[in-house]
Amino acid sequence: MELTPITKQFILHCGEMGSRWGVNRSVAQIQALLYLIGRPLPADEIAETLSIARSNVSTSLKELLTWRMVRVSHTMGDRRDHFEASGNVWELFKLIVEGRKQREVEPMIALLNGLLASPDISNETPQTQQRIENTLEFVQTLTVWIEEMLRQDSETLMKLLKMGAKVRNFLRGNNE
Amino acid sequence: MELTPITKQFILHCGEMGSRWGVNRSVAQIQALLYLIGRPLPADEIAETLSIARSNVSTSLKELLTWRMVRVSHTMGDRRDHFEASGNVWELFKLIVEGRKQREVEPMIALLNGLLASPDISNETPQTQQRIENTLEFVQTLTVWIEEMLRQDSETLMKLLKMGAKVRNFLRGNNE
DNA sequence: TATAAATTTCAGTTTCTACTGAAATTACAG
DNA sequence: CTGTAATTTCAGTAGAAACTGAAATTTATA
Repeated sequence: MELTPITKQFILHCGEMGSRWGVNRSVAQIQALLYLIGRPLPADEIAETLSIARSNVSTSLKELLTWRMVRVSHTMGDRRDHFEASGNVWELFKLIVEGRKQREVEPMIALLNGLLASPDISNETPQTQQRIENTLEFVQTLTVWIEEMLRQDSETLMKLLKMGAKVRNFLRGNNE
Repeated sequence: MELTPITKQFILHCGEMGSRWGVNRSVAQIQALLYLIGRPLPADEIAETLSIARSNVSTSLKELLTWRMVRVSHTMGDRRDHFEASGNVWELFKLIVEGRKQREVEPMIALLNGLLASPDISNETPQTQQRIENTLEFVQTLTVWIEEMLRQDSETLMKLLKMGAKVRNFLRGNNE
């Protein structure tokens, strides 16, 4: 499949964006391609379209599958696996956030709890102790917020974000 | 300065975390060190403490300075620059978000606007056009939300996040 | 069960970014 | 102004991650 200049730009930019956020370029490009195209593609075709090795596509798809960003589908008369992505940006965003929470935020909480539970913690200056505690509180607060966000469906989420200002006024009225 | 096991773990983990999010390891480690230690340090001492080259510290500090994550200070009788970080996690978080918004989210908006303004856009399938539009709407909504968040002071922000559930109930009562 | 298609694994290679150390520059005290 | 301390620049190097292609494995059809 030949990409148009527009789809090419979109996909390349997503790949670039991916690397800046610690996501493999190929992985990001494949995700962008499947999102834009909006129909299931076999791995061969992905490799050819993006000019990357078939094996690279295989590895990248595996990663996207574990993050549930992509799912497998089949068509009659074709033995090959086909892959498709959700067309809902909010859903995709939620999946990304969910994944990073699990892989990065939770280990951070575990570490900080470990540090604070260690007998050595009393040898640290009160300030250092305080800062580790503050960090933990921060990360935990963030986690709770993320978990709540993830529980919302896409429409509610969008509405929530769009209504930020109203929310803040409400809170002010009730807390200060 | 010799680091304790606890501070060492904290700093190494932050460095690791940094790389996973596309932030240079040294940069993240320096930031973590200055945050934990809570007092201004000269570049020499940072280099020695973290066992990295003095020149690397110079480059990394410059980056942290442009992101306003670190500031310079001086002491009497010492010609060297000293560097310190805010001890407020929320403030630091806001600075990080602000920086990434500028360097990554805004260029994304520019790109998507460009694609949609291009004459070639009409050659794309309606579905592809729709998805690019949806992506733009998503990124813009997110930006507005981020901007509002950044406007809050740390206490308000913390309160807001902690009150997520209440907020959602309020919104439901007013919109559905 | 044989064979052909599809997929995955993995050792070797390439590419990219981070890092170092020496040299150049800048800032400052006497 | 001169010499020294502090900092920055930058070319070269090292290290890490991504990617390839061939071989191995798995899967499915006849």
